[in-house]
Amino acid sequence: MDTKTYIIETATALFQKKGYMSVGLTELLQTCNISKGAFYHHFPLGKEQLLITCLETINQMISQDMKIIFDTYDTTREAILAVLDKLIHAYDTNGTIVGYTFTSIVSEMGTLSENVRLACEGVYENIERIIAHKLEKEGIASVEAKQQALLITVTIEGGIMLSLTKRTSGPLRIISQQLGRKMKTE
Amino acid sequence: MDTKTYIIETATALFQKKGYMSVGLTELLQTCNISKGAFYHHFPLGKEQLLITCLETINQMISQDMKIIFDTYDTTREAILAVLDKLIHAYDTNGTIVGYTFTSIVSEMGTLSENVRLACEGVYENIERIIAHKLEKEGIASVEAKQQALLITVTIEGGIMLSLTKRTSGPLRIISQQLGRKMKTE
DNA sequence: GTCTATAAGACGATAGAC
DNA sequence: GTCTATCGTCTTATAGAC
Repeated sequence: MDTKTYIIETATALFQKKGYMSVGLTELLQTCNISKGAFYHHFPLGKEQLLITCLETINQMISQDMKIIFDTYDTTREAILAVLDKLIHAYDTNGTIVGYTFTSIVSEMGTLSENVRLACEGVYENIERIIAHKLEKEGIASVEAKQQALLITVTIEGGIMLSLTKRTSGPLRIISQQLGRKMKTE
Repeated sequence: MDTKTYIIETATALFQKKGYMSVGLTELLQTCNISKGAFYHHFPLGKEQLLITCLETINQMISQDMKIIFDTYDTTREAILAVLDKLIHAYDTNGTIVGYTFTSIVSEMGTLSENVRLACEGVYENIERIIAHKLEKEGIASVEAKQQALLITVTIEGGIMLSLTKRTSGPLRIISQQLGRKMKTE
């Protein structure tokens, strides 16, 4: 595999696990087994350029994954429950959630640059768009679909956060149960 | 005001604004206008001890504030909407939300100690408890009340996160609207 | 394209004077 | 209880050889 891609993949995993600030450049490069010279050749603007690249990678991964799930299931309700099941399974097998959460990477957004914030915003908006699109197909008006999609997005993201804090998939399971019921009665 | 209290209050504000990792000890002490010697006299275990103390302070502040709101309004629905209104107003006037969010402080929980994680867990559980208690008073069964309280908690916390990321109170407003409607029809 | 060596500074924490 | 001075360590980033 080409070095740059390898750096991105390793960094994405490390950032998701420990957070951006907690991953030192030296630590990352030791994990990759490459030198600083090699790193700065590929990322002349340094660590923050790498972070933005990683966020774009995460965005693509989540979008692709969700699109497949949302194409597989007929209703938005089933698709959302499938996403939650995937998150629960991921937590129960790995003890953490990698691939769907990026919030933990960039918490200190007040400190980080505008470009990083925009990259984060992009991830959220892609998720909202996929959900809203599916809701519209079910006949919900555009504006209402967007609002419901936002509500579902924050619920899932908040659920991930709570599960990570409590170190149990319990919160995500409860959300799945509650959301499944609420979306049924509509 | 006594020095220790002053340090805690200054640090709580700084941590909420920039995140734990992003606030250097030197920066904090310059803001307080005190020396390292004075700091380590009050917090011999260092920065992490200060963080845990701050989280306990936040916990008390949120609990007290929510209790007052939940005592003022008759229904859980009204109380939740009042909390959201407060958050929206806080964002629109200050450009940030201080006092109700601590997630942004401790995102890199994989790295931080178990004691910090427990302090965070405590904040969440207090919030959930206050909401669940009110729901039970309205006649909802205990288990169901706890689950609904968790759902509301993650929705609010996720909403704060999304509003901070998008730099607009829009997401919180939409959540208020959606949640207000959903809680009405039940 | 990758390496080593090093810069320049921030970090948390400590020692000892007052 | 507060101060100053300092210790190691870690950080991102750079320079120049190969």
